[in-house]
Amino acid sequence: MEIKKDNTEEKIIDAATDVFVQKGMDGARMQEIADLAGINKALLHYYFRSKEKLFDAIFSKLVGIAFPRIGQILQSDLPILEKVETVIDTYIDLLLKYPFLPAFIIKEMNRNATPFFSFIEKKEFSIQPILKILQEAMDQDLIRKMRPEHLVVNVIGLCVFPFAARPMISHVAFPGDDKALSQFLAERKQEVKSFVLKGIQPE
Amino acid sequence: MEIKKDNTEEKIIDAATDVFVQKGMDGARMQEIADLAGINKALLHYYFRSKEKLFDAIFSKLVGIAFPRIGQILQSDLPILEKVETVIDTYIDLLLKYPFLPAFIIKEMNRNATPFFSFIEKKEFSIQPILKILQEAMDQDLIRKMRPEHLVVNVIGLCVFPFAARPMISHVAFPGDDKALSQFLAERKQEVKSFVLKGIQPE
DNA sequence: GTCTATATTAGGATAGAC
DNA sequence: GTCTATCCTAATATAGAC
Repeated sequence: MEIKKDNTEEKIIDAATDVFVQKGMDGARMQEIADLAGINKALLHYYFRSKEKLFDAIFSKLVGIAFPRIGQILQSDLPILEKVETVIDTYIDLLLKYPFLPAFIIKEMNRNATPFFSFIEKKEFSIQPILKILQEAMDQDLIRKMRPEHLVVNVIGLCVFPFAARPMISHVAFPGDDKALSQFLAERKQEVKSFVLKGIQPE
Repeated sequence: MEIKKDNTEEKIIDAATDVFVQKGMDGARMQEIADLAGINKALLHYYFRSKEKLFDAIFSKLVGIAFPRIGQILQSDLPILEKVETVIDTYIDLLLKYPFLPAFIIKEMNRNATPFFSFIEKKEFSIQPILKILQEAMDQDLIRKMRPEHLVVNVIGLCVFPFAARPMISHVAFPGDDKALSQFLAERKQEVKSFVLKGIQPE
């Protein structure tokens, strides 16, 4: 029974999160994490036996953030169009808070998909209920008939892509103007909602 | 004046492309590239002085593929909606041919944006003509009025995202069924066109 | 729990023979 | 141009004192 929560572990986790998110598993250095945490390498290995174990801890934490329980919004009793809008608002708010998450997740899932999959399985994350809700809305002609998987991919892609490709967008469209870029990303909430609502309007 | 084109360099480039695309700069190993090319490490350094120089060669080649001269399509005399459709068809065809390109480009531009930027500048790639054409179509009420940057991001995101997030889509929606996944990605051409055309329909 | 010092291996790069 | 052998540094990991 511990009264005083040791916070060295927290410092490590914070530092490791920063470094892994920015550099990825392959590019990250234990030395850099130790420096950022204000400790030395040996202590890192005392808390987490290896770089891989440390990475796994950070990774599963971040996947947990990146895949929130969207199902809860979808299972509310809002009309379908409002559900869609709420999902977009909620998810882009999340991305504005963690703008580096998309590039990190894309990088790591393409490097080594196994831990990613095992996490998804552990969380019992399933796309079936989402597809079912969309299909029902299509059957009732509330939204345009299409393969529901495409709609899911469209919505996530519209939300996520600008964050993943942020350096390119920054350089091509807003060179040297960080404020304009932030503004643009914030506008995505409204923009994606309009675009999707038009895109799913029944014929 | 060389009559017989030496093909060791080609073998190196092919091998390096494979390895870099799959593992990224940080994860790639010179040994693995040498093995795949059927030579040894020393010869790699004979042709390209360093890993970084080899990577730069591969990277700029791949960026060249990933950013084709879309401007030519946009400057044709097709009606605007057909231009948009042609861009989507052309780009998704490209992605079907190089499905690993999106994850690679996203990874590397988030790791070290400098070479990416310098390439873009060298190619005099500019988004301005694209924005102008879209803006004119909006002024003429041929497409819905919106910030043209958002439209560009929407279209690219809809095309690119499913390829970048391919491992996730594969696992969540088509586990163990590579054929269904390929089919799904091929369907994107039609799907993105329908979705975008609806999304840009004037009010 | 935290440190210094060190072991160990991996990986990029070079020397030099052929 | 291509190889074998080797160098050298960087990076993960451990030993052991405090």
